[in-house]
Order: sequence, then structure tokens, then C-alpha cells
Amino acid sequence: MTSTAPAATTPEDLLRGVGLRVTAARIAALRAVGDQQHATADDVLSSVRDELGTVSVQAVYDVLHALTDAHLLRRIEPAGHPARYERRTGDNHHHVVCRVCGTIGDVDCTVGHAPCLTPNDDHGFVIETAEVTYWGLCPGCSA
Amino acid sequence: MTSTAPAATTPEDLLRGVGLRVTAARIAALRAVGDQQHATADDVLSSVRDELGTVSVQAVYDVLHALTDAHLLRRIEPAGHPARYERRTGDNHHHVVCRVCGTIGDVDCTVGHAPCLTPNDDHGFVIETAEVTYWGLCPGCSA
DNA sequence: CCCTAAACTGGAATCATTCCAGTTGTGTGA
DNA sequence: TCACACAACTGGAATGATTCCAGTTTAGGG
Repeated sequence: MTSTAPAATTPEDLLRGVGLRVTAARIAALRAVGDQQHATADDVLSSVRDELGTVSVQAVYDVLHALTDAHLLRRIEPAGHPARYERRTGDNHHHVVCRVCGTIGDVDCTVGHAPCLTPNDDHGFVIETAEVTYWGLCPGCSA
Repeated sequence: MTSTAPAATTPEDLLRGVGLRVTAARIAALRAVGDQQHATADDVLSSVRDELGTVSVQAVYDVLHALTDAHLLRRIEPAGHPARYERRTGDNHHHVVCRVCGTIGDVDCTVGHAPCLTPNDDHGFVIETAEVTYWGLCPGCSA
């Protein structure tokens, strides 16, 4: 680790920036997801416990909700898998999910900027976002 | 309703066509999903029970799996909602989900045929399908 | 440095779905 | 036409992710 760069936004600053109280659990969770992109709530729980000792399950869910609501984290929920969290927020990127092992990769939206965002028949729905999930096999499982 | 056309493929024929045994539960489930597009397992359970009397929870899940595996049904799983089943299979259509009430609408893929199917960086994944979910508000909830 | 709302604890509950072991029923081969 | 093997179904218990709840602790503004 040896956190060299003092200039980079610290977890504390991030939290204060969105008006959230600074707590050990939040800092630890933020770092956990930074270290392990696409972490599950359970991954975060282990990671936070490694760092802080005893932390309740509920605390981790609360933290993840708070951070997600504040847009410091983004939650993705691939069908048939527990929810996963990532730090890349704000950009319109999507995901590849491996059918075999569940590994997830990030995919940038290439065609223009928001390709399928405008269906011709929207059934009168007011559409806010389009989410693309690619299903396939990861390098390891396609062997 | 008044099922006039005798030529149309019957549930029995559909089942035999894919090599599945013809059972009352399967016929009822197939009709249930036909009547109520995007039905949940629970919707199907009620519907099948209305028609046949006592049917076990497990039977409905078994039936839905069998029909899904045989491509007579397609399963969709919007984040935060129980799985839903539909009869439109084989075509590459997508879904709009209402953030408020969970109502689902079908959306045909317009841009070309499979718009976002080819991300430029696929991380070495072998991609099989692309699934698009639009999130927004249905006509009722946007009022 | 004190107090209040926000955050956290720990245990029970919920919901969709699956597991399991025993019973029933479809449809094929004799 | 019928028996029998295996697929399908029964019913009850178990699972896994997540949430609810009521009481306790703590961050940080006044």
C-alpha cells in the first residue's frame, strides 16, 4: 500500500463530499470494493472484518446501500448471482458475465454513446437508463 | 377467446415437439404464461391451481425449468424482482422495467439486429448473447 | 464537550428458490 | 393391451441473500 500520493481523493474526502458521516466501516468498505472490483456483499463483509474485527452483517448492507445511494458505488445484479458492487460510477459502462464461473468484466459502450437507448416502441414508458449484460464464457472457462 | 382455429399448434403438440411428456401441469403452465405475459412463478402457481386444484410448488418450478430448457418459455430476471416467464422465445427482444411497480414491457431490438452485441474490448470472453434492460417509468407510474 | 440524529449490533424473519425422499403417472416395448 | 421403468409430482425441510426490528453506540454540529 504505502499511500504515497497525498493529493488523490481520500475515502474520507469522498464521504464528506457527498455529505455522509465518516465511519470506519464506510472507509473499509470503500477500500474493499476498490481492491476487489465487482465484490459481493459477502466479499466486502470478509474484507471489512479482516480490517476492523467484528462488524455486523447489517452494517455492511447499510454501508453498501448508503454508498450506492450516494453514487460512490454502483450495484450490479446479474441474474442468478448475488449483487456485486463496483467503484466505476457515472459512466455508462456495461458488463460481461461468465455463464460458468460468474466472473464479471467491464465493457465500455462503444457504438456512439448509448446505443440501444432509444427503442422505437417504448410502450409509453419514460425510459431513464439502458443496461446491457453480455453473457458468455471467460478466458478460463472457454478452455 | 373461443379457440376457433383448430390448426394452431396445441400445447400438447408443442410439448411433444420438444420431446417432453404431456402432463396437465405443463399444459396449464404453458397456457398461464400465454394468458399473462411476464408471469412470475407464483402467478403461474395460482393460475395452475385454479385450473387443476392441488399442485405443489415444486411441480411448478420443475415445469418452468423444463419448459425454459426446451425453449418453449424464456425466463427473465430483472434486478430486485423475482424471475418472470414469457412465451416469446427465439427472437432477440428486450425489456422495459418500471422502477416503481415492476411492470414489464417487450421492446424489439431496432438498431440493425443485435446492436450492442460486439463490444470492442471483450476481455477475452467468448460472448454468446447480449441482454438489454431498459429502466424507467410505466405510463401509469409516470403520472 | 454535550446531545441528537445517524450509524451499528445481533438476532429473527422474509422471500424466492432448491434439495430430498418417497409416490404417482406417462408412454414405450413386449 | 398391458406392465414396468423412468420421468414427473408431492410435501416438507433447507438454503442463501437480504431485510426488519429494537436497543446501543458514536460522529460531529452547536
